[in-house]
Amino acid sequence: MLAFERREKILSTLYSDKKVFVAPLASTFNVTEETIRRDLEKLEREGVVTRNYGGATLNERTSEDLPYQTRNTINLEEKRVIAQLVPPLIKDGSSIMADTSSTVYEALQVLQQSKDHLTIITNSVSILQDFAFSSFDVFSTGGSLRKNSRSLVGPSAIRSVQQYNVDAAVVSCKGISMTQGIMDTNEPEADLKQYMQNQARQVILLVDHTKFGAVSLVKTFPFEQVDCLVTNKKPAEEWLDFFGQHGIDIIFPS
Amino acid sequence: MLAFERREKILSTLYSDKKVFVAPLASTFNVTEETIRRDLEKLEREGVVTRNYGGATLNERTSEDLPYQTRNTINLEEKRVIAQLVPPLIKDGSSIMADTSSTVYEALQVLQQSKDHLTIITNSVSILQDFAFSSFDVFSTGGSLRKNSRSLVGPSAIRSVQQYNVDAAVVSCKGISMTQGIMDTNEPEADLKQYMQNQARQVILLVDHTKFGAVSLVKTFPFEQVDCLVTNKKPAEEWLDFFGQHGIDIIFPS
DNA sequence: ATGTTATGCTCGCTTTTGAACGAAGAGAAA
DNA sequence: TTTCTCTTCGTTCAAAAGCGAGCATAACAT
Repeated sequence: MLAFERREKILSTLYSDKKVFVAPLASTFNVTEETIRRDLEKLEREGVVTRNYGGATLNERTSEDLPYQTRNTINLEEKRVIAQLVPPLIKDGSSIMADTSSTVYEALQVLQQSKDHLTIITNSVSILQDFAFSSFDVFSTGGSLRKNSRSLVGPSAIRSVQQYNVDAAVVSCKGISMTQGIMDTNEPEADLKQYMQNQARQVILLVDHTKFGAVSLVKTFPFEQVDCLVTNKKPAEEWLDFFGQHGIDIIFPS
Repeated sequence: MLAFERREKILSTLYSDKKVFVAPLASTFNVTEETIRRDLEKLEREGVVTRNYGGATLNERTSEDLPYQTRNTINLEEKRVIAQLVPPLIKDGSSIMADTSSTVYEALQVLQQSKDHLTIITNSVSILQDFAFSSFDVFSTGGSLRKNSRSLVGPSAIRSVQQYNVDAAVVSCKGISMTQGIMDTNEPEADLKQYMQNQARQVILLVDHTKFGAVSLVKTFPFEQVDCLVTNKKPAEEWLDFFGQHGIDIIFPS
């Protein structure tokens, strides 16, 4: 048995048991404990494990092996809380429009584990990239590639969106305000979002608590179009009243 | 046994066992360990394996690593030779259709360094991904995401391609034959390629020497449509005659 | 003929491993 | 808490295996 094989086996033990011990490893591989220690030392240098007295434990997922989107996401915890609330709203086999937001991305990651089959129509390059090997049917809107946000926008994307009628549009935004409505930072994406909303039987808006009352550049679509709003903590009473008046189902962790 | 045969056998061992060892390979092929090491070195340069002390392991596609296209490419050296020949064919400021092939991907990498501004229309997710921060204007065709090749295909992609008229289509294929024409392995991509060719003033075909005489499943478009063919080594005389008869400029390293 | 590629061979360097021994840590006993 | 004992660790040395660079040779292509 070669050194790298042994280290691979140690790693696979680590993945299943989360921890390993020097002495038993030494006897199973018929090498001295010194050798095992050196193996663990190497794995530690690579950042895979943390050594401790008598053995080593697996490092939980470092940010390196997470997908691009998740790596660069701020307020990731809040977004994951929201993502966990989405599956009950979506029926198996549904068709969904998804925008470029990281909250929607995380929601799709959760849906991937809880649904057998979904059809996703998106203008997000990250979703195309990371769900290429999923069980989803994925369609791209096409369009002009908008730098820095890796979204596809423009007239071509809009025409494309209009071809589809879907069960739900799952979208996010940059800010919501009772007087100004639902807002985004840039025109092309806000524009496209409006068309997405238009083609969907049900509109699900995902917004974390930092978006409440935040004002942003461009208005997208009015609250009347929203069927369901998912957020990460219970909003203030006036917001609950406001959503009630507009017939919006509001969902937050109990 | 020829060198490339040996490397192919090593590769097939790798695909079944995930790893190989220097010493046993040397004895089964009756060559020195030096030779095996050089084989593995070459495979490592191509991004197929990772070498370790005493052997090498197959690189698994974790799907999250960045240069997916490049890692997955075999004969990368040949493709890069071809890529180097492309810039003189493209004028600064041109618009280009690019397909999903790894040769075209490499050509775009080279163009990025030698041209100020280009407009790229593509059905490749990898290109969207990796050129999002380039100086190119990138447009996606949209369409249905084809798993495993990460290409966008289908009627929606075709409609989209027909919207554009470009200076050049830069495409590759799986095989060319004097009797069968230009061929590909799958229908959706072959189909789209035909429409790409149709919208371009100039059609540039990139093919490495392994494609000559190779027969594949689906015919794409006839040789009459090709304006320029770029390859990595001088083709046989009969091919040169053949290209001459069809008015195709042939380009290879001098 | 000339250049390129594949291969083998040699030599010095690096990696791996085991063995030995003192240092450091953990847990039980005082 | 302090001390004692046993285990575990780190360091060092030496031997063995693997490796890379350079050179020479043969086959092949141009």
